[in-house]
Amino acid sequence: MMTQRVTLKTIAAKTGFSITTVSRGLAGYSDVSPRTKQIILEAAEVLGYYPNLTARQLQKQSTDTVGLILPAQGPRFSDPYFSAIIAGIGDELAQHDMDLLLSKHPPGPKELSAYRRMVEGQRVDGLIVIRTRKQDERISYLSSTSLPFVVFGRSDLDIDFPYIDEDSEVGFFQLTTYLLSQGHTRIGFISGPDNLMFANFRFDGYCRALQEAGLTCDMEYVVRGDLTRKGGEKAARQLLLLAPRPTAIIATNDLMAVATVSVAREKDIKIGEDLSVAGFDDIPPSDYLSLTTMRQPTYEIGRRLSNMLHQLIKGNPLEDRHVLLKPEMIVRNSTCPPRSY
Amino acid sequence: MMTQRVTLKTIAAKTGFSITTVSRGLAGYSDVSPRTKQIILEAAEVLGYYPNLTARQLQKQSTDTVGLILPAQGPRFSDPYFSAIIAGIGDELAQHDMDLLLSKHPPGPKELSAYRRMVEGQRVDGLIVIRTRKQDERISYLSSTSLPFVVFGRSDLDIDFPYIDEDSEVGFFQLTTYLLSQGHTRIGFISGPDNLMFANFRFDGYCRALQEAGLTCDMEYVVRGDLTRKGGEKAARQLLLLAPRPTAIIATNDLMAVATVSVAREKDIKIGEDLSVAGFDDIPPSDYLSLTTMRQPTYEIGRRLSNMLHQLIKGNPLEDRHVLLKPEMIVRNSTCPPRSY
DNA sequence: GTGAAAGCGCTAACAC
DNA sequence: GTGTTAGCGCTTTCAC
Repeated sequence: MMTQRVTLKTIAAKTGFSITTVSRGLAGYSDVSPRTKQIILEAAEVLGYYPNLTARQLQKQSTDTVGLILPAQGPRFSDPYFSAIIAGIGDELAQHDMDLLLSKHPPGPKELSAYRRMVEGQRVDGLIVIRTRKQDERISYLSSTSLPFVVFGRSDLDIDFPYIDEDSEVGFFQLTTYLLSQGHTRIGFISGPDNLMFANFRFDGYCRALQEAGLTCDMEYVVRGDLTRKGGEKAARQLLLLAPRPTAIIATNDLMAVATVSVAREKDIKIGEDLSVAGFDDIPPSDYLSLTTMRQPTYEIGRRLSNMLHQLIKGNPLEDRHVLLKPEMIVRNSTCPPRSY
Repeated sequence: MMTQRVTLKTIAAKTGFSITTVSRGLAGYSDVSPRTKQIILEAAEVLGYYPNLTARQLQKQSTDTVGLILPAQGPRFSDPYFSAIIAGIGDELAQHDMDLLLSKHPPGPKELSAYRRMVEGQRVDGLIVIRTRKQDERISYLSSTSLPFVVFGRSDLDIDFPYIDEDSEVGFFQLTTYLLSQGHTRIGFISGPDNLMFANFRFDGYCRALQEAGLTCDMEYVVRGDLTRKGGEKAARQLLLLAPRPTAIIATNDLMAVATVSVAREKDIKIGEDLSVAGFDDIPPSDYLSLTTMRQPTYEIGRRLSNMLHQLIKGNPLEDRHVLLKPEMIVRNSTCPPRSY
């Protein structure tokens, strides 16, 4: 607090020019004489001037900042999903000299206030919404405002908004079909929270594959999980108690698939021999564990979301307002034909 | 853009009171008559007023925002470290109604501009610095400022600043001593980037344990890694080519230890039988792989850092300006006495 | 070319 | 109790 902050005023006082001229000189306007500009720039340099971004924001009515509210609970993020997407978003924003304003709130009323705070408090120029839910109130709220936003995931709301999504339904259809083709007929499924859009898509894909193969989706073989490792373990235990036991288990995400592997090991059930296991996401541990999965390029999606949002903020038209990506099937050693086959 | 923004002015116009009175009514000052206050609150409610936070920031000269610049490269964060710390910071800040302004810049000149931007652009009330380096310019820069900051990690600079750190030296001393006590004498070490403070501490702990056991730190058994999985694999391969082969390998972080496990498996070297492997961090995959490691409570450290920073910002004295935590050794199945023992 | 003046939306001394 | 005035630091008409 010793040294007074250096503002335009300071430079103006020192150089004898007006605040206006200083501002223009610094901004590089052409209507400032080269000499004046020179003097101003030097003074700014010497004094160590740096513009107050808040003041500029207030004046310009824009913040060069994008908001992201992580819908996560508890100490750990439920999976590497969040860090990958933050990395993608962060890298892309850096390219455009924009910042990321981040909050973390579990779904609920406080979450929506966090959105209101960012939007109505005019703290950001746009928002990124991730992990869509059924009847997602974040989307209905945001679409009621005029603030640009982009979404990772689709919605069941009758609202049009720009999004990128992975075609989870097709992904799990493909994966299930693959297992069926290997001869599996009892394929257990660990589902995700019912309110998450992607969890439903994934389940739908699984069901459709069974049906198209002439099988029915036996709900005994479908157990609820919560996307966490613990939840996955519980679900896996339950599935492995069934008689006849499933010969394959598909989990809504890799984290639960990984959990299934642990549980199976514990019970001395050999993965990729006695039991096939597959997931979705292709998180790093899946590679170590040689887990068959559907790859989702989360980092790239983060980049792309940022980019879309940046276009929207600049007022540019979007090339693709709705992007639906095809996940890639990664077959590893955790899947094989069933024992009896 | 249809509807004009609702500001204090709007409410003032509608209610007939002055902007000042409206401001005070909304702020709950006691010198506003109950009736007036009532009218103002109702009008604000009806109009859907929300204060412009930028304007408030400019006036109050504070932002209720904390900055964090992730020193990460590339698409993936090098490990779950970043997401855990963001989670911790985010949760704690939410408690104090503060936001997190996040950037991601690999170490380098652009990184420091990002700091300058936040500090001198007065975008934040304080900063959190993570993953300290030798002669860390971020710290010397920040300490030349009057802005509060807290650090995860210590420094070799002759500067006093508030920090939390894990005692990595003691951690690896303990871990190495444990392996020695099991009978290992050829313990390979995968080091981290030389400029990272914690990487050096970890190496020092390893060396000291060897020396106190009367052994010398044979640099042939020390291979440079870069904390990533790929780098870990390369280093592990190199170590496993040595003759005589190390009977145990310690990696500077779990990610590289996990990589070592992969490489060993590939070569049909049985972990926990033919080869002991241990790391540092206790990231989720370590648990799945039953990796012996030193646990570092990254999430809690994030919370604690936020909390310290919040105290500093409020001008409160810090209880502990320097916190040095003892990591906890987690012995799992990846370590055992050497074969020949 | 340069400066005066207004205004972004808010808060806070200071009158009355 | 309430309003007037000033000011946070910046940009931007609009005169001269």
